[in-house]
Formats: sequence, structure tokens, C-alpha cells
Amino acid sequence: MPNMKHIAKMAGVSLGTVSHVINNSARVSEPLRQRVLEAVDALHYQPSALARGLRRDKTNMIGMVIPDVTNPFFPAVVRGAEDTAFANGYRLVLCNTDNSHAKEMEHLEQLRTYLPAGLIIIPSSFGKLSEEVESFRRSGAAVVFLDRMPRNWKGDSVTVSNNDGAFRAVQYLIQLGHKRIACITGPLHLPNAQERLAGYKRGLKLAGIPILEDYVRKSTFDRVGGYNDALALLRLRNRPTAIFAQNDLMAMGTLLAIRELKLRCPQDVSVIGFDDLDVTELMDPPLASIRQPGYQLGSTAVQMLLDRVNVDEVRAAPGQHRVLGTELRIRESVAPPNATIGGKQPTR
Amino acid sequence: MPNMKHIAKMAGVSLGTVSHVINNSARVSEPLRQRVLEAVDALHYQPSALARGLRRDKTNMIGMVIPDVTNPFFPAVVRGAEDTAFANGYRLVLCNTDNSHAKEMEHLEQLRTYLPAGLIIIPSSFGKLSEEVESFRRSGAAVVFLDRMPRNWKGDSVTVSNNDGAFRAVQYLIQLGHKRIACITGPLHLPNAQERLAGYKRGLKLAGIPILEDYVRKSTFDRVGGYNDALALLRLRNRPTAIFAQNDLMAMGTLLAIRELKLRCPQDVSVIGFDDLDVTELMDPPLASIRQPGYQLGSTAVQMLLDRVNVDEVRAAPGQHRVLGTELRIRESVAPPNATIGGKQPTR
DNA sequence: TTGTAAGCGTTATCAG
DNA sequence: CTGATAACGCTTACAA
Repeated sequence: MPNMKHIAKMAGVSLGTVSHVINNSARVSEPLRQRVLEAVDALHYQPSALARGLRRDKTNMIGMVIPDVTNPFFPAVVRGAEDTAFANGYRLVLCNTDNSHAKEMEHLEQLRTYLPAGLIIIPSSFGKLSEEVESFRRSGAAVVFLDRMPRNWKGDSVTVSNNDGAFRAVQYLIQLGHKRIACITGPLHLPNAQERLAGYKRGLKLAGIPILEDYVRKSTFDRVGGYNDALALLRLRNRPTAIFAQNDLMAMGTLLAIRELKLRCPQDVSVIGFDDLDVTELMDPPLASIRQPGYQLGSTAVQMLLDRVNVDEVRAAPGQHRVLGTELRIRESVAPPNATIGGKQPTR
Repeated sequence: MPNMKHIAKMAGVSLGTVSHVINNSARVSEPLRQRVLEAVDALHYQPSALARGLRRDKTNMIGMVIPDVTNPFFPAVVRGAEDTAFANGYRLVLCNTDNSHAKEMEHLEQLRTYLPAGLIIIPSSFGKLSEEVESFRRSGAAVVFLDRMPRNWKGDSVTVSNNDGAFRAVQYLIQLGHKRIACITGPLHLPNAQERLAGYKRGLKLAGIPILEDYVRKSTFDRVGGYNDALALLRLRNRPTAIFAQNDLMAMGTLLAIRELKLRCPQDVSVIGFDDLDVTELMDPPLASIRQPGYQLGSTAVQMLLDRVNVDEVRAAPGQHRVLGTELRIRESVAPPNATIGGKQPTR
């Protein structure tokens, strides 16, 4: 592969001049500039990102740490981040933590040694994380937390209005006449799960409906979790008439559990999710959900990160917490309790 | 951040010795070894991946180029790749090409300057691609094509039995009594789309059913594409009784088109997809599909790549073409033509 | 077994 | 405006 020396020789100039031309770091006379550019073109020269990074103490990579690409909510986020990063000349290094603290830490330690320009992280644990994240900042990388963050985080973050979204979901169910409303939560050490739970409770409280312990099931943010905890809920003597699942994957598990028990959704049980994945409208029944702007979450995170890295006024500014809105999407998986749906055949 | 010099000073040894301890590249006396290790621990030292890569002419990154994480088939592949890479100490750099040749090339050019150990690519174009890929190999990176590859590619690849999968889908439809079977294809410059089309035609031919041009719609591998071309098919005077969509996203679009025209699936039109995404069983109606082993595709690709990089016997071996099997998954979206489904209410 | 030093491909400083 | 030259942090002959 050609390097700067080759270019310099071919163009008959010094190394420094080549560098200056490539980086516009000093005025170079037009004839020399041209010769350099021609050589670059002729040899298909691309500067070594490694050497450059080593020298500059910073690369054009952005580390992105997420729990699991396989959860359909995250790809949209990743895509938003990737697009914005790419448009600005940055590259994304994707890391799956698989919800494991150990994996998360290992990824971070490794990532740091590449001197990325920044780090975007959807954390799945909060133990020694802050410490590790601190050393990213010390090494000059900008850090943005996405979707969730440690309690005491003072830096940049982008999240969604979890509490509000959950609140409105519950409010809508109540408005339909539901009183026995259950909630399947994500792992409660995750702030977003907590916030959604808080929103759920707020909704019930406001309507004067007592919060039953049995109706709150701590689960995992996946289909299996939703399935298992929905089964448990549906087997209660005092079965809920509506279930709010804290994400769509769990809502899907809930639908499966409802089928399993030969119940019907929404006639016997209403279900509402959170995320509003693309497939919700195609489901049986179409799943009501709280929409989260995944793509925007990712692209906003990268934008904030790059501003902090490149914009002088922002570099030293205090941490920004950006909160994006959520939106209730009503679909056929919710109905009044014990409703016979007018004009519609029961779905299977 | 601490570097090797710090460790050397702290342990009272030379730079070279530290390096030897860290890489096990030479026998170092136990006492020195211990002192080095202690210093490493005390300072939380991590070698700079940039410096190391620059010196070794190779990093522990694997570039992964895919069309779009947002297509739910790819995350499984990415996840399989990520897991296997991580387990072997490698990191994945993810690049979305958005099905654009330009983006693809730009990603590749940039990627190469990081001297990745390898490249896994699901190509979305084939123009100057081979050329660029060649320079990866010259720079010492192993390259594995995934899911599709250029005609003349002689290196490693992992694909699935596209032709066979499509063939069996069509065969099944025919067996149910269908004669008017349409096919919505992906972009035909993509080999996998071609193969699936060939499998479709093979199935029809074998049954002596003529292949109608009107029944083959060249589309794009997304929901909108499926929707539009399904609409066109469903408006034909001689409407097909079954539609084979070359991926699940297009099959979903097809279901939407069917609803739009107030037809019913499967009573009026049977639909079968390709991919077998996780959500298929929850759809309305549950979507029949050809299963592709996404995760395995990704993990196999990384495995092949690492073998070529690290295993002496493999390094110089001729390119391997691994083909993974597909599997027909029957679900309620297919039925005999004009069937009144016994005991079931028509779905909506 | 351990230390020394060259060099990987850049950038940045400093003379000229 | 241009050219030497010293880092950046590491690996790897080679010398001691």
C-alpha cells in the first residue's frame, strides 16, 4: 500500500508538504499542491488511519455499545447513529454487551485503546461502568448515554419520555374502562424500566386505582420474559383485563401467552406495548404501543457527540440531557374490558 | 493514559521486556515477569491498539459491511458475527451501505486504512467492488463474502441454498393445488435474488406450469417494494392465487396490499416469504416462510475468516464456499386455492 | 534472559 | 511557503 513517502517522492516534495496538502494545515503553492494531488490520485493513496490516530491522539471512530442488535428496537437506533456518523466522516464500532456487565466492561476497555472520538452507550449495567466511562473522557473521548444512564451522570444524554409514555398508556386503558391493569416491567435496575413503572403507577394513582403487587411483574426485556410473566398474570384468580408490557418484545410474548391459554386479545385481555416496532401493525391483533423515535435517538446522540468534539462553544459546556417525545399508537390489541367488538369477527 | 514506558519504569525493566511479558514473545524470568504484571495491574494498563496495529500491520478489527441493519434479517447475522469475533478477541466495525454503491466503496476505502484482520461483506453492488476487495487482500486482510458474492469470486464465502429454498416453497404451493403462482423478486443484480427466482422457475417448470412474465415482479427487498408490486399483481385480470415473496419484508408488504384491496389471506391469496423472521408466527395471518440461519451465517463467516488469518494450513488454501441449508416453515398464510378453511373464521 | 534501538506512517514544530 | 526532524506507543531484531 502506498504511503506518504511514496506520494512525496512522486510529487517531488517533502513529507511535510504532502501532509499539509492533505490536511489543509498550511498554505501550499498551487503547483506543488497540484502535483501532490495528482500523485495521491495516481496511487489511490489513503492515509493510514492508524498512524494518524496514533499521532493525533484521536481517531474518527465512534464506539457504540448496545445490549443486543437482535432486539428490533436497537437497529433503528444504530442506523440513525451510523448515518449521522458517516455523513460526518466518522465510523461506528458496534459492540453487543448481551446484557452482561463483564462483556460491557471488556468492550469498553478495548475500545478505549483505539482512541475513538466518542462513545455512545446504552448501558446494561451500572457497577464499575462510571469509572470506565470516566477514563474515556480523560482520554479525550466524548461520551453520550442513550436511552438510560447512571443516576449521577452529569455528561450528555439522550432519552425518551418514558414516564410520560407509560402514563398515557395506562390513562388510555383506564379511559376505556379498565381497572385491573397489570404491568410487565424490564429489569428494574435499568432506569427506563423504572421510569415506565413510575408512569404506570402515576396513571393508576391519578385514577384512584390501588396498585396491586401481584399486577407488577419484574421481567426481562425479551419475548420469553414477556411470555412467562404474562402466563403468571393470566393465571391469577383475579385476572387483569389489560396488560401494559414495557416493550414490544414482551408484548409479543404476552400475546403468545394469551393464545396459549385460549384467551382472546383484546376481548379477554387488552395488551399495549412500548417501542412501536415496525411490525406491530401486521400482528394479530395489531399491537397498540408507545412509539419511541429510535432512529432519531441514534442520530441525536451522534450529533451531540460531534458537537462536543468539534464545536468550540460546546466542548466545555455542561452536560446536556435531551429528552425525545413518545407517542401513543392505538391499535386493535386494546378495547374496553369484556367488550364484544361491534361488527368485527373475533380474531381466531 | 499509562503507556509501556510507565510500566517499564515502574517495574524497573526495559521497554522490550514489558512487551515480551505482555505478548509472551520471549521467556522472561519469573521475578521480572511478576513485577511487570503488577505494574500493569496497578496502572490499569492497556496496550494502545493503534500503536500495536501500526507496528504489526494488522489490528484485531473485523470490518462488517451490510446493506442495512434495519432489515430485520441482518441483525441476526451481525449478532452471530459479533459473538464469534468477540469470543476470539476481535471487534466488529459495522458499516451500512444503504444499498448504495458509493457508500459501499467509501466505507471500504476507509476501513482498509485501519488494517483490519478481515472483512465480511454482504455486497449491494458489484461494480468496482472486486477491485477494492482485492486491495484488502493485498493489505493482508481475509475477506469473506456473505449471502451473495460476485460471479467470479474465488475466495471464501458463506451463503444459503437460495435456489432450493425457493424451489421447495413453490413446490409446496403447487402441491396444495396452486397453478397461478407469482413471484416478487429482489433486485436482480443480486445473486441471491437471481437464485431464488431460478428456484421458483425450476419449481414451475417441473410441474409443467408455464412461467408468465406478468407474474414475476422485480422489486426491492423492503416492505414498500413488496406492497407496491403485490398491488400490481393483485390487480391483474388473471390474479395469482399465491405469491412467493423473496423475503419476509416484501411478504409483509404483500399482506398489507391484500388487506388494502379487501382480499383475504390465505382464502383469496396465499403468501409465502423467505427469511423466517422471528415475528412471522405472530403475524396476521402467521406467515409461511423459508428459514435462513442468520446467526449461523454470521458466526460461520467469522470462523472462516479467523481460520484463514490464524490457522497455517488454511491460510494458503483455496477459497471455500460454504452453503447453509434452508427450511420450509408452513404457517397459516398458505392454503389451497379458493379454500374455505374448515372450522376457522375468516380473519377480518 | 534482558536491554537497546530501529521503524511502522503520520503530524507538528521549527528552521530556512 | 517548504523541508527536516522529532515524536506518537508499540514490536522485534540484534546486541550485551
